[in-house]
Amino acid sequence: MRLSSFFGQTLREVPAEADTVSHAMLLRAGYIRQLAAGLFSYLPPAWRSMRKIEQILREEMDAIGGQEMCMPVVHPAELWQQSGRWYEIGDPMARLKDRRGRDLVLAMTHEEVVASLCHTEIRSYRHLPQMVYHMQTKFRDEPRARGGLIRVREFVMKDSYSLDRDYAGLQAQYERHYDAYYRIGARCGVPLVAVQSDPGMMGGKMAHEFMYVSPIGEDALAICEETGYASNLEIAEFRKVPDDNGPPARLEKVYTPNTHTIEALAAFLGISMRQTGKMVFFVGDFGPETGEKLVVSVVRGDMEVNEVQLRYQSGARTLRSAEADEIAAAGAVPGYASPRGLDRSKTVIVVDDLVAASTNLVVGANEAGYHLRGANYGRDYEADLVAPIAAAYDGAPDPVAGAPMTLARGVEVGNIFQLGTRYSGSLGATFTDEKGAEHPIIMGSYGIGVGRMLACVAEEHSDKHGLDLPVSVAPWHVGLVSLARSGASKAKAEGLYQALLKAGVEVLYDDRAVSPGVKFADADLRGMPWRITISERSLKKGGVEFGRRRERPARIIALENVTEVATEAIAKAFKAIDRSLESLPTWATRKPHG
RNA sequence: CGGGGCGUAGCUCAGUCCGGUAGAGCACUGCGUUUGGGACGCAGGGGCCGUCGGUUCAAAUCCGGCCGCCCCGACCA
Repeated sequence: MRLSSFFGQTLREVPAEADTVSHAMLLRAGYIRQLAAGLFSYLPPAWRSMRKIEQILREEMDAIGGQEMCMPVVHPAELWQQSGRWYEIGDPMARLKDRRGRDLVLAMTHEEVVASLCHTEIRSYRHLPQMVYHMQTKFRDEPRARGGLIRVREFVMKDSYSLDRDYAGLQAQYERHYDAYYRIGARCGVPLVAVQSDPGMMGGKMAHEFMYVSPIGEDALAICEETGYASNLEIAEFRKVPDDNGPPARLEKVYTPNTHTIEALAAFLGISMRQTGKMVFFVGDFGPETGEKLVVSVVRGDMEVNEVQLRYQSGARTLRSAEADEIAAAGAVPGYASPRGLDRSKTVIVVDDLVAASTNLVVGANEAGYHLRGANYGRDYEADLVAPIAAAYDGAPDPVAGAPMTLARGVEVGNIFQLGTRYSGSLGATFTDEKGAEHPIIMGSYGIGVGRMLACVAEEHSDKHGLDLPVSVAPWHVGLVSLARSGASKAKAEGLYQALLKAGVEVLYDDRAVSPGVKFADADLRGMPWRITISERSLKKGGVEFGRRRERPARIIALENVTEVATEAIAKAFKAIDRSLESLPTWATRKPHG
């Protein structure tokens, strides 16, 4: 491509809306432009990079037996009504009507369509196992798009779907995806970490998310380097050892004025926050029959509630923080609330297992200005449920060996779900076994966001001058900067460009009539891994300058050797990536709790 | 949906408090001089000041509604 006729500009200044590195750089380098919140145009460089990411995905999916196909973006509502998601998913699902008034949805994902295809294509166990995938635009009306390409509403996603007759087959396909996803991350230059995750809305049993660990990430992760335990904080477990607070003592009411918070209470009584029990109130929706109920959670005073666990354990469909009047309605005094003496008909009390196992905690007395000392679970208060509902914290002992875990943030680049029969069951996707009996197909689904991957590549590979992309993802391998002025030199530059093209080198040729500084700055910004500079000066020295993006001084290479040197450098870089794949984690070699 | 911030030229922003002829830098056009890290001079073009309404002799500026964008939270297949 020649820059003199190129579509798109670089930006000298950082647009006001960008506050992550990847967003700022992709904007400045002329990769993406925003149309509206969460809606982006991908300019030629970005689209070239995304096609390269797609090609990597394609190769890896094909390598584990995938077959690429294409499915519609607009679906009839009936499909989603059958799976139930038409009713379960609210605003994030974009709905529209066609000219006849028929309800349609914009696809958020394609489990339903795959399941419906199975109707006609999978009749027998002989047709299984299968794995199909596609790369397609999906739309999710997110409550809030953010971070440039990190979280958008319309995006291209690689989704694959495995179809098996049994869970052993599903497990095998799941494991193959696990390995493939590590390879995909490495080939794109983005280090990914698999963490256990909440199957959530997908409704399956096992799930992993592939995270790019970065402070810009939206998810919190708990990772133990020592044992390999890695989990989304939402479902992270940790080992709990109760403190020795002595044998159960007498329950006594103590005057504790102005101690609305655990900190104030502990300070007032001269005890540790660990010796207290903390009440956190939520309102849970328990479905049409039961309706809303106050969910009262009790965790140790130094810990926080894990809302995902609480929702799961309590059986609530959704949870939200309770308002003061809702708390009071159940007979609790905010600031001095007690698990004792609540209206049990209006509440669901969930006590963290650590609290239940701890003796002599200080809890509220349900009376302003008073707390109870020596509270013991079972003797002094009861619960509907004792369950692990405390959130893991930085340094918490991991559940495997008690080794300390670190909390980190991560961007979810991909995920793998064991769906089971969630969709095949409701949509009637069945097969017949050897004995003629009908069974629902066992499904798995596996996604990777292509644009989000690009954002992570940009986040990982840039400096203050711009993008510095890996050879596998860069839109062009080489930036050819021509500073030639004379007709003869210009002809040499032109000849070199043609020679590089002919040799299969992807080259962005800066043949514009602008000053050298502009050309260098643009080349740095656009992120090609190598730069070739041709000028009267370089020709006088015997050829052209060749080097890594900002390498100075660059090597002088004779004109006739340039294509060979460039081709070799590129091949070497690809080989280095291939070598790095050998030491990647796999399902087989991963530590047992990864 | 709750909290906060912001909408003025393609981009970054000043002007708004205190109402009175719409500005700068970059970008763009023309000419000339330059030419190895975002050159310089001269001359130009470009704005319904987000939008609707109100107050006023007069509104980018004051008041109200709405819309949009960004950040935090909620939510997140």
